[in-house]
Amino acid sequence: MDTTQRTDQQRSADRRRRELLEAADRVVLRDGPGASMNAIAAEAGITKPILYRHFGDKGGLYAALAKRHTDALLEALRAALDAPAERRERVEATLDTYLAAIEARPQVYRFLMHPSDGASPGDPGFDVGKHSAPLLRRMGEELAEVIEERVDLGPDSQQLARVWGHGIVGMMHAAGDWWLGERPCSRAELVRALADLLWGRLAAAGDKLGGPSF
Amino acid sequence: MDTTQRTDQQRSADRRRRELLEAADRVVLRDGPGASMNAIAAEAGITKPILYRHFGDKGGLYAALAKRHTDALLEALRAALDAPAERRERVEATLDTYLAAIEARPQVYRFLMHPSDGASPGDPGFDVGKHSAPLLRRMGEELAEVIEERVDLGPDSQQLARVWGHGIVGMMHAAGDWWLGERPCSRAELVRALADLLWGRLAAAGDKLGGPSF
DNA sequence: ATCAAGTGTTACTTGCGGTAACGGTAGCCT
DNA sequence: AGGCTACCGTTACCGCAAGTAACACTTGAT
Repeated sequence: MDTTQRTDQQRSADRRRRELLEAADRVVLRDGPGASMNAIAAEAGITKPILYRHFGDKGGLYAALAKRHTDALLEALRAALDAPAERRERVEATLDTYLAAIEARPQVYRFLMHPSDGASPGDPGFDVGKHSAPLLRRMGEELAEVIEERVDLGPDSQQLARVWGHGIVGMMHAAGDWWLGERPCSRAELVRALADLLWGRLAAAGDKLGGPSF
Repeated sequence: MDTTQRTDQQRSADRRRRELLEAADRVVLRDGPGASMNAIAAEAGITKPILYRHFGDKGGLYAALAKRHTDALLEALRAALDAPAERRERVEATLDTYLAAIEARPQVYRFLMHPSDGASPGDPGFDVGKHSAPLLRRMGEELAEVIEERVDLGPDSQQLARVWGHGIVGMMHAAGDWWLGERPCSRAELVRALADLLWGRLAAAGDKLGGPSF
């Protein structure tokens, strides 16, 4: 029959696709995101045009590759987030799940988040994109300094200030990025929402220089 | 004399460098980060090798370009952060400064933060790097949903939840990225620090499903 | 005049993404 | 059988961009 035949072929194609993705995974995790289509094809034991027949272009392949990993990560996060427990516990579990994931497979993480960092520095590969991280890092460090010198955080203040510096900068960055794309509200509203989010322990801590507010 | 001569030439070289950077700026802001060295050279009225003599390679040029903008932005942020005012005011001013900057010059922002987004979609340009944004966005949206359905935020809850969702995800992302690179503390410590940072308004707000708090 | 050094050029190499055109091989039809 | 279709796979190529080598022109010091 037509349908069974088609199904057979589709199945075979899907299996092939999965094999190719696994090969691509190996190469990308070994050579970094700068891996060439030729290398991936070689790892899979075939040649380039087949990759293109399956995935259209490099973006398609990488998107398929990314989807596998992001889906897995998102599922784990959802589980942690939906667990029946106190809110703070859930939040900590979710944070820990995410951090454990990036800790366990840093290569995957780098592929998903920093696609421009090549692996072999000898290669004349791309290095476009080495700019965002420096900016975020610098902002985080500067903010950490300001926090540490102007806010009384008790013991471990330095560690805490650095974590918060980078965390707050990341919050600002991600929220700003999303806001810039969707423009869901005015700038003032966004600022207020973010400041409100921030106004917890940070607001309760007293100033180091000024009078204690508690 | 040797020194004056050198100084003269160095000055001239520096002026040239600045001119080239301005030309590169124009091109990159017009054509996106996928701009070719040829295009930049053409805009500057010269040819490729000169660019390479001045900046070494494309990464060098882009780094110099990025430095200009990041320095300017960081200075503005420092000013807002060091202003003599209440802490919350300073925080809001800093957030607003950052957001105003990315709002005023989104092209610069996109160059600094999303170097892989090409400008002309007709070009067979790079699209590697379209993966990080989707993951962050998806995480932000999912978290927003969870927040909105499980936390009582009063009016404007939807807007607030989305801002917080993306903000918190960004915080987690940036802190995790920094932590993964420097390993300044254990995972548990990081989780606790971030949860502490978060525990402000979020902790004070009552559950939607549970009993209303005050 | 000559030498040195910086500015600029053309013309090339290398490597990658992407494609066209061709060669096998399996199953189905009459 | 023989032929049709459809898929898997190949080699060989195009276009384009990064980066470089080698050569030419001004300019000022000696």
